[in-house]
Amino acid sequence: MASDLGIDSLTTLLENEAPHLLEKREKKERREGLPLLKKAVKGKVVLRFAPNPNGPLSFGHARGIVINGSYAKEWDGELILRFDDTDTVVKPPLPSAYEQIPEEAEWLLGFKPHRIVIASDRIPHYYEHAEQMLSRDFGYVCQCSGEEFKEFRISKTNCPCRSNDVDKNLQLWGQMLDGTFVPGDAVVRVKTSMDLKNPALRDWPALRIQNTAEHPHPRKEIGSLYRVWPLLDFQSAVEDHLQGVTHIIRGKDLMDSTRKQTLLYEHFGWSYPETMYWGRVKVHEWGGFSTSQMRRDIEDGKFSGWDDPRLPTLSALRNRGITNQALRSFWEELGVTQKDISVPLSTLYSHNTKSIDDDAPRISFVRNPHQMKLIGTHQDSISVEVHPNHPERGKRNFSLLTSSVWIEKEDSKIPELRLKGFCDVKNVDGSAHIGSEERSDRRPIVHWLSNESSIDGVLLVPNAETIESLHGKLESHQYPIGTMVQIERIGYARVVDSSTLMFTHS
RNA sequence: GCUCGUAUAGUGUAGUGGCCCAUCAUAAAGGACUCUCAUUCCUUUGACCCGGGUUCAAAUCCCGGUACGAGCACCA
Repeated sequence: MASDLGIDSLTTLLENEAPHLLEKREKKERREGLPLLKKAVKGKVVLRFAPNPNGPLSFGHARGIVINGSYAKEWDGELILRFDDTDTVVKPPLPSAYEQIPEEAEWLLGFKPHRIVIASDRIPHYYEHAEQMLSRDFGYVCQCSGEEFKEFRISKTNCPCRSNDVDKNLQLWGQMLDGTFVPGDAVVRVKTSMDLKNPALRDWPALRIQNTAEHPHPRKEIGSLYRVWPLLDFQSAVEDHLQGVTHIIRGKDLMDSTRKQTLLYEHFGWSYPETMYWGRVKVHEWGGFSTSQMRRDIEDGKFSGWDDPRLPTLSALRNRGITNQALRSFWEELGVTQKDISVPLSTLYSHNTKSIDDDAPRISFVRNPHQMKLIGTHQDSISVEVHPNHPERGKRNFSLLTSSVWIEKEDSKIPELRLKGFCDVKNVDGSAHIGSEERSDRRPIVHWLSNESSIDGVLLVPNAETIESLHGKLESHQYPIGTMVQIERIGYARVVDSSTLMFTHS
């Protein structure tokens, strides 16, 4: 048609017949930041981050905090920090985590979580819903063993307990509560259907009995108070509803959990929150660290504590000098895709460099120090800038009264070099013959320290297995503990004390 | 085995039928600036898992394959 009529007449035709077709489509905006939260209403969004307090937070937990926290902030909503501490036997909670986790979450977020919920404080609510479930006949007390039920699940057959009537179930429930039953004797199941396609969903267990006499809950106020405890899927489902959670964003390992919980919500007549999932993240340089494994290794003395700089815990990263800003932008950049990914640490480091470089005062540290006598005339002291991009921050002064300097052994092999900010020197038989004060050629520039302005110092470098202590000459300074500094020509570090630095990254 | 999910440069990520010979970041290489191997800036390198189908048009939709991951705990 176009070739017959020509493009102009075709355009005219369209203008008359269907002008909307000629409208230039808006150039699509490239999305920035996190994906749009579906069905979100400003001011009405409620999200939660629900760790098991069986240890302090790890690098991976940071994702849950950052992503949920960012959405809460974006939508003027609320972030709930919930302790899912309903297991006293397999992964028992760590008492100190109840204090540490909120503190770390606040550090990471820059604000306090709006609500803190502790599952072990909420057992009566879960009991109430369990009773409702039994009374309304969409749950039952099952006395089969785990093995027996596994057979039923595989063969898609109802277990005999499924046909208990309501009275029988309530009676058995009473026996679970009063101690007639011991762990393994009975469990409360949700009636879904035994021929559901996905075997994971078939009459899933909601509450079980724990031996809290032998394994009391670590929180003193709870201790051995309860014998019957909800499992994650039940506890989490009920609590999300009670708290009015609107959006759940979590790992895709919990996808089947969503499906289980949706079936429960249908029974109760509730509607399930919107959900999003992220995939597994591995950091190239770290293997698999599990909280329980780290806990054992710390107890065995393999690591000095949860903040041992070799560990991927939040406190360790913080201790090493990774900023909350770096962690936030790192996780926000990864977003919420369901892909399983492996990320190199350099990505995190690059975010960290961005967040600290502009603030970090420059400092010198001479590894393998090699002393050189200065030959020739020179000033009594030299001053160099604290930060080259910020002259207003002042100068660092190096006294030269004893005419001797420290440079790195490696650098001492170079015949002609320039002492940074000072002068050109020629290395003759281990002495530094002073040449031009102005930079006269392209000879290598090295950092140095004078005898009077340096002290014996240590640079701690965490490796996978060990923490290496590099001894050397450290520029005398008065920066408070925790200050992030840039060691000239080496990298970034955190001030541990006046003579010790913790290497962060290069 | 059953079930669910995901596949875009080295690594991450954007992209929901025409704006895409594909975005941004990071990495690597080169360069500018700089009295740090820093910061900042510039340039270059480099990708739609495979095979079919639907369509005028497919990274995008459908089917099949392959790979990887997860769940099927009286753990969270």
